Amino acid sequence: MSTKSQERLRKPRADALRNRDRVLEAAKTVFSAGGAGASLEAVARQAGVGIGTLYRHFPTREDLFEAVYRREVEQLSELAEALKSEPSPVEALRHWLRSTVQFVATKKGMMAALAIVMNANSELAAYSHAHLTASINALLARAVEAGDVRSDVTADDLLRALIGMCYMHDQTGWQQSVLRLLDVFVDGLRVTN
Amino acid sequence: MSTKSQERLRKPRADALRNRDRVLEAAKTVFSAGGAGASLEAVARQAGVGIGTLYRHFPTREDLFEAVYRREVEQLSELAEALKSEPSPVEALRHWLRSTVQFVATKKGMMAALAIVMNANSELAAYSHAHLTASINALLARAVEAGDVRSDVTADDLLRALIGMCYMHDQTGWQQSVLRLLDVFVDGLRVTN
DNA sequence: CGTTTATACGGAGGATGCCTCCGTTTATCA
DNA sequence: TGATAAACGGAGGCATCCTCCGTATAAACG
Repeated sequence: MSTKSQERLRKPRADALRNRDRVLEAAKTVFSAGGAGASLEAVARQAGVGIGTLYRHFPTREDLFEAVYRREVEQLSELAEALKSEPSPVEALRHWLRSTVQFVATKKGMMAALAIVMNANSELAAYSHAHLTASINALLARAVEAGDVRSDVTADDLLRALIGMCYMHDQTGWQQSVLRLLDVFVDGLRVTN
Repeated sequence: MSTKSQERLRKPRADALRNRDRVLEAAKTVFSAGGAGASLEAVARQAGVGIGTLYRHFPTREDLFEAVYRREVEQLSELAEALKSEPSPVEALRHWLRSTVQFVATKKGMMAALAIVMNANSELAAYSHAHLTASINALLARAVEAGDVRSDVTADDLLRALIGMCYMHDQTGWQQSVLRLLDVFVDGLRVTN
């Protein structure tokens, strides 16, 4: 019981937080470059920590994938928040959508692994869906209130469209194509009177 | 030059063909059960061949994935061909679509790996797209000619719809859902006058 | 047929990666 | 500042990867 009371009080060690973040950053780099099967020891090396540290924070490869993914989803949320200060609501939306495409593009080799994790952990799917929908909603609502875009398109619609577009992942030059389609799409969202 | 002239003439050894097929069959089984990361030596064991034989036929894990996938696409083509003798064109189409869903369902763990291979090898994407489109087209054309289904839906549309449906791979019970949607879809294809 | 020869086979073994375990180090708290 | 819980690094045991080569055998040829 003495241990129990301390569990709550003691704050996590600073080096633990720092190392956790270093590993996540390294994982993003290494997996993006070498694909989902890249060596975890390479990740530890890149992060400048021991292999034991990596495994303590992320017991399985999937745990690491998941954490990297969550981190990026949160970064997209933060970007949406930051874009509230962008003068033009429409450009803010466009900017965010483009960033999302880049986000997908970076993870060439990771998408596959993420699909596995998503399958195994539907809570993660719900989590990311909620975050992304909320981000889009904030951006969309502002644009609608400003009278810049039509009001009959929901955040869910937009997310679905985005995912669908990014799914044509095979053709070469897909990224350019999606960016073009996004531009057309955003233009189409505008009220034209 | 003597070797060069023989390269063309000599036919492949029978045991080589047999073993290649055994490995593919084993790979299908093992990967379906154990996911894309399953041990290649387990595949060799299951196939009843040496590990060296496996590697000679398929130098990389991706080569093996690709070959398994190609084989299954071809089997879907053959199924489409066989279904030409099914009395009702609409039921033939429905049957084929349902088989495709099952095909996807079997490969839970493989889809991820396939996504990687598809990315790396766009020829494979073109190959499978062509085969699948052709299969659908044959089935669809027969149904249209029989006057059973509307004529303003292309094979490409149908394939896209199919892929999109199967992409909701996360929710539990997706398979039942897709099968239900397919039924609705096929019913919708019927001419109603 | 029997011989020759290209081709395929199996599996040993070195290299690499996975993951656990534990002695050492360090941040927190009294 | 000392005690101690928490985190660290990396050695080492085990599994898998993949290459290499001696052996076996199917096809070709006389």
